[in-house]
Amino acid sequence: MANTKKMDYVLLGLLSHEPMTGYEMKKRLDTTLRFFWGGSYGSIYPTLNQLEKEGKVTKEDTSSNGREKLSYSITDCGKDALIEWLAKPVEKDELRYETLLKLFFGNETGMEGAMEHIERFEEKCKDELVVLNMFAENLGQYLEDDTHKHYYLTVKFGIKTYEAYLEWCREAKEQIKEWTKK
Amino acid sequence: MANTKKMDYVLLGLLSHEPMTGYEMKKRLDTTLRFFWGGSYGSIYPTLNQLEKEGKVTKEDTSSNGREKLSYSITDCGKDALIEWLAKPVEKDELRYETLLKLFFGNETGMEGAMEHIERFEEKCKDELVVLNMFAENLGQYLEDDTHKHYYLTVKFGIKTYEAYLEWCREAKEQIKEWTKK
DNA sequence: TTTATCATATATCGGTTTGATATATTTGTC
DNA sequence: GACAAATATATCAAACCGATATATGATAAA
Repeated sequence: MANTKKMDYVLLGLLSHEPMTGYEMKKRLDTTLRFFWGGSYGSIYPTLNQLEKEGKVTKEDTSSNGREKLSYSITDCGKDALIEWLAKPVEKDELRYETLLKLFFGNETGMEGAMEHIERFEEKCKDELVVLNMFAENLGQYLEDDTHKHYYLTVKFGIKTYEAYLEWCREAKEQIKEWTKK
Repeated sequence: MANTKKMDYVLLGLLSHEPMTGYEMKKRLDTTLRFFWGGSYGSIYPTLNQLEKEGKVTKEDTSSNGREKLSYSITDCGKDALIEWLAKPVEKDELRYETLLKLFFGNETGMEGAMEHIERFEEKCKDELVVLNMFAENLGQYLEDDTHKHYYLTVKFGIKTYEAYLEWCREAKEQIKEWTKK
């Protein structure tokens, strides 16, 4: 079967925006993409080497003053592979929410435990919403650019979902209070 | 550091409800838990063997008519480990949405590509919502039971989020139409 | 001025998990 | 009776994460 490795396309996608280093890619994954995708050094650097061997990216040594720095760029071949992947239907959208796992098995620790997890989750959601709203505001100025349009849509997705999470938190807390007072 | 392997606690959690086989656990992961957690045979069976060696579960051969069948039960030691984990704060809640990834890098394929992915996503969300609403309706009858209360809260979470996804789909499609007609 | 800390930058390793596959029996259907 | 589907256990390569090692440059505090 064809290449199904996701990290390949994540890195090609980032390089389709602009050339950058592995370190910068990690930063993007930890900031811009963090709401819907992750990635570790342990998969970034080996993948970069593999993509170079396949001719999908080129490596350029842009070190200065002894500070090692390898800048990667996407090739035509790499762009073709990216476009081919983008056109294919999505294989899997996946949630891995430990909070829900602990809530689901929470009958072992009682409703107080559930309540605590919900409250911690609520706080985290509020923080994320602040960040996402800032992103949306900043992006509003650059919406003539196509890349930013796509970015904007994903940020909007994040805002919608975190708002829904907060709504659920309020309702779940209310529900638990009702259950426990009886 | 202590054990951070998630599958241990997923299986212990399932066994805290009732004894079952590895095959049944996989089915639970594919139905009840599928909205917030996954799991494959490749991690279920080895983990089960490891948990038995650690004394956290016991294995009983309940084969009949030559059909192999190994039923697992949780021990007191296993229950302690589960309760300890449940009390700890959540380490990570994670989304891995390929749809958003393809949307984010979609400037390579234009807005038509984005539109297609959103529409496919929308259909999938509608289907999931039907299933979740059925779950919620069925669960309504058993809400005296604590295990079902916790289950109910996670289903409600799913419903809230999928409704938010659908709302986002409508708005994103509207937004794209506005952008492209200009 | 020296020292500590943080940011930049590449790279690897062990352990966890996925996805696919192999094997074998029973049950249900045409 | 033949065939497909469900039940059931198990393994393997490949993918991926989290932590760590290493080293330099910049910045701030002492």
